[in-house]
Amino acid sequence: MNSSASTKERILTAAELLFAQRGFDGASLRQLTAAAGVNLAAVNYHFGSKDKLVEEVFRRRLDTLNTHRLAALSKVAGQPQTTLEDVLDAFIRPALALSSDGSGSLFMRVLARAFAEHDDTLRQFLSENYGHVMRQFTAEFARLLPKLSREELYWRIDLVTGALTHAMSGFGMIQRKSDVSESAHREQTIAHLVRFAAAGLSHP
Amino acid sequence: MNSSASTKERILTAAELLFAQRGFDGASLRQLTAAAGVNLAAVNYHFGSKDKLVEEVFRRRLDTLNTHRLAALSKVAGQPQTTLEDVLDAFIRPALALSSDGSGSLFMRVLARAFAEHDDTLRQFLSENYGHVMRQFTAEFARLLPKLSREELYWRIDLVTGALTHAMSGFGMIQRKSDVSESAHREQTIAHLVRFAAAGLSHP
DNA sequence: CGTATGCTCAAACGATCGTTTGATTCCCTG
DNA sequence: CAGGGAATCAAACGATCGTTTGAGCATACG
Repeated sequence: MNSSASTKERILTAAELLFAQRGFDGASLRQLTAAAGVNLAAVNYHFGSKDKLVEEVFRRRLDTLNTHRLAALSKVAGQPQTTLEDVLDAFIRPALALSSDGSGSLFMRVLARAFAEHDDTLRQFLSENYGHVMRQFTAEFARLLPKLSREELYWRIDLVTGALTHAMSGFGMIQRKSDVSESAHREQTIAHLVRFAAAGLSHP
Repeated sequence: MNSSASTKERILTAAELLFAQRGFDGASLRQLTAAAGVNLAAVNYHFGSKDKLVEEVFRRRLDTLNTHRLAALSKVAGQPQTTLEDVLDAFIRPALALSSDGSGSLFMRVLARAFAEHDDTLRQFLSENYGHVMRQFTAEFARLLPKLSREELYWRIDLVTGALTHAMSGFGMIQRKSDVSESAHREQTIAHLVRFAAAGLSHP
């Protein structure tokens, strides 16, 4: 059972699932605490409020996602032989690894929901915890695509972001066939996304 | 004032705005009817329920959007000199025209929200009213991209859909500069999206 | 004129929401 | 073993939700 995990972590795990399924408003604390097997008051006791819980759900996943993305980027950034595909791989692979992780597989969908909702508080929180990562990647894209104007580059990055968010949240993700291993399927998916994004970013 | 319009239309217009701003659950009937300047009970009287109102908001815009898209597609579909860009233009231009329309400018954002929410009822409704349009466009893409496998084509169309939904819902839409007319700006935007989508669809 | 019909209105309904409370249980420490 | 802070619990709080009700109003028709 989950009863071995701490109350806080049981709440976070159940929250991630329910937020992905029903949205932040749609998932009530009563459904959530029932699914986690904890008392209703436990959320306010451990997190203070429902909004703080939402932030914690994001923080737990974004911290590791950002760390892995920046680590991968640092290996290729600024180097003369680095290609556009290398940078895109550094951006996409950690997200897909998270998506394939059993307990974190729903987080990308939560993230897609957060993008669709224009809640200012949440957007500011995401900007604070996410902004510097996007800025570093943007700087590297700018280095590799020197012919693009600043405006053109922003346009294309925005479109690529939309495509990747959409895909990684699992809307139309092509189902893995039974004769393909999961790691092979992931490599295929990464290759798909990287090539698509590279084409969209670098077309003449 | 809006008082000249009928109660039903005032409700639909106010609903479109509030659904775009706060989501379907987030916008209450009390906020909605107050913004429309009608009585609270008017929604249930004219539409039956809040869910039926949501469907009507979609139906009103999707009917014209689908009509325009199919009309534009029929002018180029199957013809030997048709290019990928022509088909993409037929898909994108009507949506952007809707986006630029004063009263319909928020609908694409409502649509993006609907995509992010995995509500089965709403998805079934969208599939029934939207499915045949996507099928016709997919068939034309398949004709113009004969080298792509079925799976590969679905992958790329899904990614393009994500990018366009993201862009047309106005997340990162580059703001029009004051020295550019709105129609010129729209043409620029269409050109951007068409070229990006064409690159993503047809890359080797 | 009387009345039927379509619409609007204020008010209330039961349900559910996030949050708070105060008592109770648990567990560690002195 | 006794004491005390942390954690959990059932219960209730006020607020807000979608929906329903029944009276009141308007306009059109005989």
